[in-house]
Amino acid sequence: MYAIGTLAKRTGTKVQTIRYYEQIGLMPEPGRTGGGQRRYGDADLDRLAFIRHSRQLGFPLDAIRELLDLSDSPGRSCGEVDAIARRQLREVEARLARLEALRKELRRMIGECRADRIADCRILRVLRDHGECLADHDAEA
Amino acid sequence: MYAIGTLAKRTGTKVQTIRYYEQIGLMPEPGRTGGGQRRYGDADLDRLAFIRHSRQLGFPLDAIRELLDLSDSPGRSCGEVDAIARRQLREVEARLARLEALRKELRRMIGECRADRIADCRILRVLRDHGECLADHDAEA
DNA sequence: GCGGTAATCTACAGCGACTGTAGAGACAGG
DNA sequence: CCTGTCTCTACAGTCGCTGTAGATTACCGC
Repeated sequence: MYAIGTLAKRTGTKVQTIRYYEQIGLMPEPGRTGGGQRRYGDADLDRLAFIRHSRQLGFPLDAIRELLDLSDSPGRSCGEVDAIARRQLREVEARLARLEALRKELRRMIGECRADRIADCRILRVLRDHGECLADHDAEA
Repeated sequence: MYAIGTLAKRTGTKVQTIRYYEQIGLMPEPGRTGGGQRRYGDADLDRLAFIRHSRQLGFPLDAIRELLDLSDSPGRSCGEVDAIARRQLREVEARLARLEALRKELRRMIGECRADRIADCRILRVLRDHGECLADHDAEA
């Protein structure tokens, strides 16, 4: 049985994040000491490690919730797990494509600017006139 | 002079987003009709187009604010503009590197799983045991 | 000028996934 | 028993919007 800070250190998680996971029902409510402090066991450690690792791979918390649920029914087919992982891969690939387009446009923009004064700056010109731009999607890929 | 909805359509922005930009001081407070509705001119259109296009390239609003300020001093050197653009390029490249690592790991994970039952699922195993994973950074690249 | 309906108004809550803060109380080592 | 570190709750803030509710205004045909 260890305190929340220990669990945090062992999983590379912030204490507040663990409490947040509890609050949204991703981590179970742990036992408490007489004084009201949380005490965790190894099952909690495993679960949190699973969550953190999945987060590192970019899975959203909802997907992680599904994965945790599935992982509790060992007899079922793992097709659903596969589907979630593939969905995440598609997400990552879509972001990659988007970011590659951004990189290309940024490089072009920066490469073209040989001006000294802002009045002639090609970068600002590209930002002003969408027509000079090659990229054309929404932001935050 | 046109209404907010017209400005929204012409720039591909939502009406609320325009009001939000005004609220955070990125767009100036426009003139109003007697009844209190906002009316915009071409300068507003240009400014909003600049903002939207910069957002499409992934610039954060703070950077856009700087770019807009710089763009108002045409005599100055465009070195700062260049620096902001390069910073953004580095951001994009960092995210790309991160996402490429994720893609690799996800592909490996998915490719390895030939199990039928969840109990044997390689994907879940990788998620449980960090040691089996190659990626090792923080999430949300 | 009037009526209907579409657009706009303000104010605020919610998203995702945390992070940070304040002020109070608990625990462990010496 | 004291001291210093940890933990507690509750809530605000991050980023960049997006959605909602309920009231008001503008515009268009008649």
